[in-house]
Amino acid sequence: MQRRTTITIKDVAQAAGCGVATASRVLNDSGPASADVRERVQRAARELGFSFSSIGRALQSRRSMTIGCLVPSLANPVFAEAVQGVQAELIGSGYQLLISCSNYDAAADDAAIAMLLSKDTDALVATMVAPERSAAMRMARQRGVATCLMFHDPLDGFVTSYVDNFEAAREVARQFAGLGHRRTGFLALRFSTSDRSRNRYAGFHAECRARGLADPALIEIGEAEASEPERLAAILADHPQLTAIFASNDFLAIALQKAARFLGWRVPQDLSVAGFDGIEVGRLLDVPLATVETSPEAMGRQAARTILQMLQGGEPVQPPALPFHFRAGATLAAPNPETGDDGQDAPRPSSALPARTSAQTRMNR
Amino acid sequence: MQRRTTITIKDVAQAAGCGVATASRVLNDSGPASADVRERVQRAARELGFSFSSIGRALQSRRSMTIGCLVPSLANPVFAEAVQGVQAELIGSGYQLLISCSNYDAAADDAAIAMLLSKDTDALVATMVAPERSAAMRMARQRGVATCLMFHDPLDGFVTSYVDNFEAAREVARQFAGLGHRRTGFLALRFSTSDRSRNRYAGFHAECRARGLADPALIEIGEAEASEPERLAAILADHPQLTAIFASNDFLAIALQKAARFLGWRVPQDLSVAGFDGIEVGRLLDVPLATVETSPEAMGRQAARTILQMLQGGEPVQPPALPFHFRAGATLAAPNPETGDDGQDAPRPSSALPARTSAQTRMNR
DNA sequence: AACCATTATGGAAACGTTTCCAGTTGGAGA
DNA sequence: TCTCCAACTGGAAACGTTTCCATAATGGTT
Repeated sequence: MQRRTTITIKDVAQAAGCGVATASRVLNDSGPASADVRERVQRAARELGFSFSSIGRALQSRRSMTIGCLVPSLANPVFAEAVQGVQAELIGSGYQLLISCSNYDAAADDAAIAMLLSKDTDALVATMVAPERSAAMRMARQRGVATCLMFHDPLDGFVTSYVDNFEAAREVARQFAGLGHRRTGFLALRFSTSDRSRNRYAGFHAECRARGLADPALIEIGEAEASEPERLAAILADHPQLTAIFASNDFLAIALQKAARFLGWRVPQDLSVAGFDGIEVGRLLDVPLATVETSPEAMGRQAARTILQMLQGGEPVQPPALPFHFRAGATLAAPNPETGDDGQDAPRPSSALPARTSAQTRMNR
Repeated sequence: MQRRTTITIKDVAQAAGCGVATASRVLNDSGPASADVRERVQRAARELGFSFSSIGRALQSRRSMTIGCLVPSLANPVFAEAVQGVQAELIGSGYQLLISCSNYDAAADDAAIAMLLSKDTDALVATMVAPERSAAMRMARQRGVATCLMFHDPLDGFVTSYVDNFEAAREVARQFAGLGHRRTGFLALRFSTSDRSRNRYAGFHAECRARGLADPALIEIGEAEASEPERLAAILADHPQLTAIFASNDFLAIALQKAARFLGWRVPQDLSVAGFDGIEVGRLLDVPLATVETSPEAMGRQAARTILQMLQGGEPVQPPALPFHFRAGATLAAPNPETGDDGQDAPRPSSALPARTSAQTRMNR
């Protein structure tokens, strides 16, 4: 906390006995200079411990060499990895990442983008609740700030780094169908009107229909149910006919597994479960989760590359959808003949306590 | 990607028919101005869509309103949550977070700090491999950049936001001892000479000794063993006498659980396991992990508050250690009388295949 | 020997702010 | 009516760069 004396290029020039213009040229190797003065400037800079002020530079070049990054939350490994990917790809480019989190709140979203813009970021990488409705985002575009979304499916006028949620969801339906499931469900967070979730449902629905399965039951739950297995179990108990459920993301899928176990339903014998994202945790479970594996890191990297291209003067170009991969896990099996399709409302086997009752009990407490 | 015309305060002043000094005073409400001109300036700013250039401001005020943040990796939820905490606490302060990851590499560490410093960050929040050996960190201190570490135990001359690793580890030893364990182990990553891990071992060791237990076996493994349960199993098989193992972090503890299962050892009947950190995942396991629960988010918040205080001119003050909490989970039990202490090298029960052999097989393939 | 083309060099402007300071008002008190 | 003070006002400097431009020196041609 001592002396706050900053060494500027002026000091260096003075010490080297030359003008600042010359010092600048030497230090940036951006113009002619005699070997003699070159040497003197280098030495002066070294001895004084000079380093450029990126603020001075930014002011003069009108580039902050800074990229704004907005994600809903870093506590979600999917987004954390994506940011890590962006960050990794930026190394060596001279650009730094300014990050912000919105906590899944559309208003905070917009405010965060505005904040990042006010920091003179040269570009923006963002995952938002509704980018197309963000005033700040419009402002960004108008100002000519390079922008690339992450996770969002292509959206009018925005370049995005993404996986094809619709297609990926179709693959899940195909897997379910292949095992002989007829009555399926789609589990999603209520209010999570994210385009991702919507498109997953759409793809799942479309493929179920194409294969002659019943239209999937849409099960929407709140945060509360998602975090408390017993409460989710109560809801699950209302859908005894389903033999396979596709959860909109892995966390929901894991909660679903717990809920099923709570009801005494075995996964996968009594209920098949699939998730989305392919987070590492799913693998660690005793019954590893079947899921659509994606690479958030790759998504971040692709977004960063796209941005970098724009920053180098390239036109914004929408990169192709990133690949996904269905990971089988162990939560998938053929439907239990005693359940579901056959129309009987027979209790699932091997339940210690009667499922319905247990759920009811919890609900009424 | 169109017009890149920036509206400056000069434009506003001109539109309002006043000098820039006056415009600045009005817009910042930092000095006298007649109601008349005040009105004109406000309107001009609004109509022109003016917003301050934080670069211009930074140059003049010599404050970038930016805080550098370095963590080993965002893919580790512990650090991701900490960053999220820092970020959350910074909201409304006007400071923004510039982040960087080192991937646990000391050289990258140092380079990252240097990079952040070169970006004129007003402060630094960091978790490094070896802060005390970083030249860039010395430079930061010399330059008077406010600095606060995270996760590190107090270190000569650095302020840090942390939990008392030594004390927390003692608690684990106490728990083990309380259940009757005599022969314990400490599992850590080789080369992870982090002060955290070292202090955990020290605390664990000290308390084991204080309680008359055998000195804990130090089991060091490489990245490879940590990520492949079979390979960890091979190592584990060399320690048949241990009845309880304390892993230096939750990921290792989870790997350990898998390895034990691989050997046919039941957790907790045949082996008690405890981890450190209290990551959410541990809860989701079928046998929920016993662990020392900490709050990385709180750590981040505390670091941010500490930094903010310094930034407001306060002297750096070391905050107290953050609380931790031993979460029992289900991976703890009294030692199995058939194993360990009794000196017999009896095979653990209920192993489908002979443990030794199975491990050997894998190792030799 | 006069000239030209390089190559070096440094002063000054510009980037967008804030702040110091000096100057201009207008009104109140003597 | 004169003086004085407070409230306003705007020019200019400063923050640290880069770059434009004009000038100076060097060396090689005619």
